[in-house]
Amino acid sequence: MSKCEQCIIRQFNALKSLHKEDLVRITSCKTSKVIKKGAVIFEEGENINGVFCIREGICKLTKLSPNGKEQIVRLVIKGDLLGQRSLVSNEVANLTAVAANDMEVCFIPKQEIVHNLSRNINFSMDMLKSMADELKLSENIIVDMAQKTVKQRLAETLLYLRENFGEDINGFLNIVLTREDYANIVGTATESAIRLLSQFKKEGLIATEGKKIKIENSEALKLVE
Amino acid sequence: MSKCEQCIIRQFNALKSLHKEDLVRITSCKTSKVIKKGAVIFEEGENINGVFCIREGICKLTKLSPNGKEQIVRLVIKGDLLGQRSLVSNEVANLTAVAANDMEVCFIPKQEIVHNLSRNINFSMDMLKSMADELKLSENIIVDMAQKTVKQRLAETLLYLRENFGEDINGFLNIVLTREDYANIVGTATESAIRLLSQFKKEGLIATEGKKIKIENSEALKLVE
DNA sequence: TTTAAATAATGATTTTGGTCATATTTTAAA
DNA sequence: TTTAAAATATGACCAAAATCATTATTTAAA
Repeated sequence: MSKCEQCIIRQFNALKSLHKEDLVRITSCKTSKVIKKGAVIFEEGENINGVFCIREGICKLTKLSPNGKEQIVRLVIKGDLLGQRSLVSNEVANLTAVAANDMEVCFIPKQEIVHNLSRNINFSMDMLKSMADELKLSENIIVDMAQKTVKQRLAETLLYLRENFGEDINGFLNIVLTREDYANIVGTATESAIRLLSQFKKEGLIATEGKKIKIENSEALKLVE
Repeated sequence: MSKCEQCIIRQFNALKSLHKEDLVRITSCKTSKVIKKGAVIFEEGENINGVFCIREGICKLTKLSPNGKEQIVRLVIKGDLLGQRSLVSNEVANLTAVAANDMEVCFIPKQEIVHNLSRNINFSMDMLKSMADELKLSENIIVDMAQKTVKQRLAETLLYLRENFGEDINGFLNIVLTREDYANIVGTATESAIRLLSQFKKEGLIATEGKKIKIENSEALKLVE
């Protein structure tokens, strides 16, 4: 079992502000988990009772609508804390967390986080800041959803993914999603996402190889109308 | 000039956790403002340098999209703090705040809030909680935007407004918005909002009198498809 | 009180995107 | 390897909502 005091991942989230002794205590009560692609980490309505620190992999935060369609609200990535909001509000999960690829996470029980929130100002300020960032992101997504076309949102999603996950040696996006995932991020039908990706390909904006996607002309993607 | 120590509005937001001496200090440096309906409190990109405590009235938080359409992201009401997110992130405003009706607000300079955030755990926890609530609300709006029809969103907006602002003696919503405002909340064209409200009226779901709207059949509104 | 401007209402038309159907390809399991 | 299932692709059609146009009504300003 790895030690939090020595874990570099905490540099990327609020845990960086914890003191040595707190980290030692967390090490002794945390649990590490390996999660397979597609596995559910927690579901909407579930009591989480802690937060997950993402050591490796990507997780989709989704919500199922009454009509059976799934919306991907946000992607949580390596270094992020998962479940902060529910913990702070002391509520059950509002979203479902599903592994987008194989993941490695540590689960830190609620009382440890609460303990530090109530004693360590730097820690709670960090938490506050990351929540503020998420809020800004969400507000901007609302505006995009309301005012941009599906095509524009898909183009922006591709650019966002490259920005946040980078590309491999051949220029393909490091993150590999199904067409259905793209549709669920953009908020459209799977067929529409497929059709638009085909169109982007035909127009030379992207190249594809199976599920892998490469951005060929980011300037044109930015200008999509 | 009213005194924060004696102001009951602070019970509705994080300021309730401040100590007497902090409130006294805020009283001496805050400024009170009366804001006319339609006036801009701050604009996207502006440095706010503090938070506004809403003593009276309602404020629209909007964002202008490149195509010139305005989206109302959230309504901020009596008792709320306005500008928290920008202050915490130490960023310029991400949204524009416009008075939806005549307002009375107090402006509290940034350094006062920061001072308390860094010393008063209860205050920062309250701030954290309200930010978490806003985040949850925003996430749910994203899902609604992606998966519900304009008609459903409009119906939900009407129910939400009654829930949050109540109705007058005759059953009309206490909050009075233009059809354009409705469109900008729902994320649709003004004509579409007008058309759907007319339809709701024809079907007996609502009654209208000028801009005022009365919900006649909330069960049917909940079931709109 | 008159006039201008803003807001609301409604029709006609077009566009976007959803749905349904079917075929092909890819992936994973037996 | 064979086979079944999942994912991708594309066509045809339909519905929701946007746009454009015009008129009526309300509100605010001169």
